[in-house]
Amino acid sequence: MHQDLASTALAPCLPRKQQAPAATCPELANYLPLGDNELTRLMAIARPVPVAAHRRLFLDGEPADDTFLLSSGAVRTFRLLPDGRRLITAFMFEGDFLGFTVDGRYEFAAETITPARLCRIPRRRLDALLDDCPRLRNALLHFATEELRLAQDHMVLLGRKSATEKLASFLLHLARRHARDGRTTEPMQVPLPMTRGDVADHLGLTTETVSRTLTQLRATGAIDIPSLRSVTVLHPGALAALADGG
Amino acid sequence: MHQDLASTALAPCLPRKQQAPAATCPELANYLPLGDNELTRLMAIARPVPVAAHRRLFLDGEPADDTFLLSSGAVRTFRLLPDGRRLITAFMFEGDFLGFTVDGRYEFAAETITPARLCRIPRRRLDALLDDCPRLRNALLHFATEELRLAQDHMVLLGRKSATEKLASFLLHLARRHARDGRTTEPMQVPLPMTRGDVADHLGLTTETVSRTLTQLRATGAIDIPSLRSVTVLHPGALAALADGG
DNA sequence: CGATGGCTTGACATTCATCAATGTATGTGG
DNA sequence: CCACATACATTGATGAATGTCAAGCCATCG
Repeated sequence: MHQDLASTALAPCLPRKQQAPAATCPELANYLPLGDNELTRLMAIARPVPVAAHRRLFLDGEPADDTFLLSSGAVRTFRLLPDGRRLITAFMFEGDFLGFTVDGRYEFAAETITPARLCRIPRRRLDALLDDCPRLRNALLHFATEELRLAQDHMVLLGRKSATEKLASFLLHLARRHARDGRTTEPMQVPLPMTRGDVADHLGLTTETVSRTLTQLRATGAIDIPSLRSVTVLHPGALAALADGG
Repeated sequence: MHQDLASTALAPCLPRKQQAPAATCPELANYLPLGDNELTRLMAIARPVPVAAHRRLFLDGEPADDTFLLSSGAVRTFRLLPDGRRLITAFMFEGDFLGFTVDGRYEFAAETITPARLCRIPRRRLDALLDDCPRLRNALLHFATEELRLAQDHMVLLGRKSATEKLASFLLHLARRHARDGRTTEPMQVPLPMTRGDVADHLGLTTETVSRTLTQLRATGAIDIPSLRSVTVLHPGALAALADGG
């Protein structure tokens, strides 16, 4: 079902020398607090990669040859158990770094959910650049730290929250993230690019429970569900109260 | 119940200038692959802190003024929900770094489980040292990365494993960790410094379920439980098979 | 030696998973 | 453009895993 990315979306990028002006990733500037010089050097090694929906970017355990900046679209990162059970460790959106590792192997698999644009940064070159670019190093360290913080939050969610609390927390998280990136509509309409099954595999539930719990949340008036792929947060306060059993 | 550390164990360290030869942390050398020069500089800012059992080291959200290296004993790191539910994000042992953060606030709370010895490293001085000590920076980055990898593993455990799988995974993890640090006995006897309640709060279960599941595991012959605070892994293969439903 | 906290075991309750049927959106080929 | 196929979503009925409540046991520590 899932084609390997290397043979499809990434392939067109490999023969870089043929196109006279190599494509660049100007959007890097939007996500990294860097000086002109550092940005120029980073852009020199980054290449834009458009990827279709539902394509695998990499698998966990593979050599981590590239780091990616996601500049549009949504990605899921996950781990599988031998029998196929899946846990989606995170959903990634515009501005997130993906696949940055220090020990040379990806720690999770990643697939696009929607069509996406990525900036692909070869690891060897990035490492070299990091050596004398403290601000970039710092920026990546901040991303890694944030990732760890989110992982801690999520462990609490997975280990100690009820289905309702899980959904409320998740929707709030999505809403905040969406507000952070883009525009804040009132009432806040939040896109849900992932399926109910994806949500279930992120929250440690089943599709059915996600569906039922969303229906219940709608019944409380905290949210509305105008379409399958979006949720309107009508009452953030109520949702926040539900999110940790307050 | 839990006294604040600052008023007790840490206090003797604060007036550093009074003791003629300031105490040092020679054990840092055991855990960090550093050159003599870097090690000397790190030891110059690190101070040993003995801490009794069941003392709080810090709370999540507090200013992260110190980073610690745990040189003996066991520590639990955790988060609390407003109503008191607890999730223990990790157990820390000899050689683990604790409280290293980039944004100035601790991301979780930490308490000793047993009496412990810590090397306390003031954050401001550590940051300064990191700026021109790439190997130390690299070592800390590796620790942070490892922490993230463990967090991913644990999310899979919390979200997708049964009680039996959780306990089997946990015991294997402890056994491997113990083998890595210290000596490997045959059959492998693994200390369990934490209570059943701690284990439950780490695995997203209740004390009762932990107790029952351990009894079941013993019945399978995979482990023995010679005392409340230790487990003997009789059949690592069987335990590994149980750990992910293989 | 008694008290306290931790552990185990049992009976029962509850949440959520499972199984099953139906409904709905999406995309494709005729 | 429509009809169909497919994947996804919802809803209901049922069951299993685990939580809750309760009692008693055991170990440790003053």
